[in-house]
Amino acid sequence: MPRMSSSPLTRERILRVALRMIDANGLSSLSMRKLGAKLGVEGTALYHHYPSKDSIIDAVIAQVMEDVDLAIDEASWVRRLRRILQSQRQTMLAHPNLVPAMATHPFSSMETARLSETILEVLAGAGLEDETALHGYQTLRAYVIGYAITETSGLLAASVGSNSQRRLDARELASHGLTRLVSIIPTAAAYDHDEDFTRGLEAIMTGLQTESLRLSLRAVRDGEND
Amino acid sequence: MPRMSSSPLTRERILRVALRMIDANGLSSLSMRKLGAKLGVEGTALYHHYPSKDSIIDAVIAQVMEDVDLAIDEASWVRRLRRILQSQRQTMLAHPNLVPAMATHPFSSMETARLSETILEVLAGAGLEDETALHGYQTLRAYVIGYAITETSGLLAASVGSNSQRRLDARELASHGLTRLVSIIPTAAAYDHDEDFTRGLEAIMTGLQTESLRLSLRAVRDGEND
DNA sequence: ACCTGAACACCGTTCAAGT
DNA sequence: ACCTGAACACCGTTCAAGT
Repeated sequence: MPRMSSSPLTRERILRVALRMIDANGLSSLSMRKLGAKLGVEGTALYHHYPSKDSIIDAVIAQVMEDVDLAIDEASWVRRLRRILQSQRQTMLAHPNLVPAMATHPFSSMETARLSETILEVLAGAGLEDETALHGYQTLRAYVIGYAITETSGLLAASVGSNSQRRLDARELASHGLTRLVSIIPTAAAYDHDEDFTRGLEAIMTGLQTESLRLSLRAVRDGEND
Repeated sequence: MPRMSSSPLTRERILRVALRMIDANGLSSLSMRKLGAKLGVEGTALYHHYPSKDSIIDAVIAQVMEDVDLAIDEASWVRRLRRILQSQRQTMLAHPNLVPAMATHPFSSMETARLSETILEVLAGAGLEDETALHGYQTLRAYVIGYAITETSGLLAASVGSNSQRRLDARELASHGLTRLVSIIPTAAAYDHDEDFTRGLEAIMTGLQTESLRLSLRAVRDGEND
């Protein structure tokens, strides 16, 4: 008698179904027992393929991060970074329920590390010293991750809460005198996040370039005094 | 016979002990039963003061956010924003185990909303239109939250993992050819995050100012053509 | 080698009963 | 009004036993 409707249990199949569950009903809906059930197996059977639930989540994240396009050929480092980080953003937004976990499990796999490596490579290729490159990397990473988090946690849509969390509405805000917040709600509701994200990215990179120029200039001046 | 060692159960006392538990052993160590035990009471007694565990966490976050100093008087809006956001950063870092929850529970209380209101106020006071102000707000917020998340999740300290998560070490990175990451580890280990955060903030605000100037200039030019 | 069944030590939450 | 006790419907994880 063959197995019901399921192929044999493999790591790939486990990750695929786990991701589907997370995408559909949130990270908190993933339990070993339910994941096992969806795979036609007891929850405890999963421990023969992964040592823990956390390791499954890490593996799901690693698999998703493979979707980030790192092989981007652009003339300038600014354009290359912009496209890599846009790809990271799209990858994260494709799985909104996974975003908080992605933000807090930074170096749990080689896939996420490869993304960092590439960004550092681009910055180094632009001629930045170790410390400046690390600074730029950290600034950009904070922005991308922070943007994804605030967007998927529904920061802007203050009164259009689609998430499970209760959210403040315009009346409540107004009754506490938070008038700016109230008046900005329509603007926020009609917001193009893709464009805003890119604008912010440009602002940051402009700032980084300016800062880099200041450092170079200072170095040249100090050289003159020697 | 008086109660053992405990004053009567109040919302304040519940929040105080809950925060202590989170600070000491992480958010995941907080359970209704354990929190009740620390308060000298059954876990179920807490439901007479808060409707759910989530509402307790929201209330803890709201209480912590009150530590952010919003009453800052500075001449320029850039300086004012810098000090407000530095205060937000310090407040978040004072409770590292709460940072992910703070990042994902954005508008769960008036306290967090008041911070947003103040930032929008400063940006509006600087003469920015609604849309530009919202853009600046979103950019800055993403940076502050993203920075706090990556820092407390141990992004930079790739090989100095103090957290529970297993982290990639230099040998593993090197064996996968991630040489930039390996070579930057010493720089990252000796990093002054406070200074780096402020530098990134300056870079962003420089970028925002430049962007704002471009917009004004375009508006003036368009006006000439009328 | 891979999976099951039972067990252990937990969870959040509800609700009747006590005081 | 506030708390307890018991119960319900879950958890992650371990491990002997089956095949």
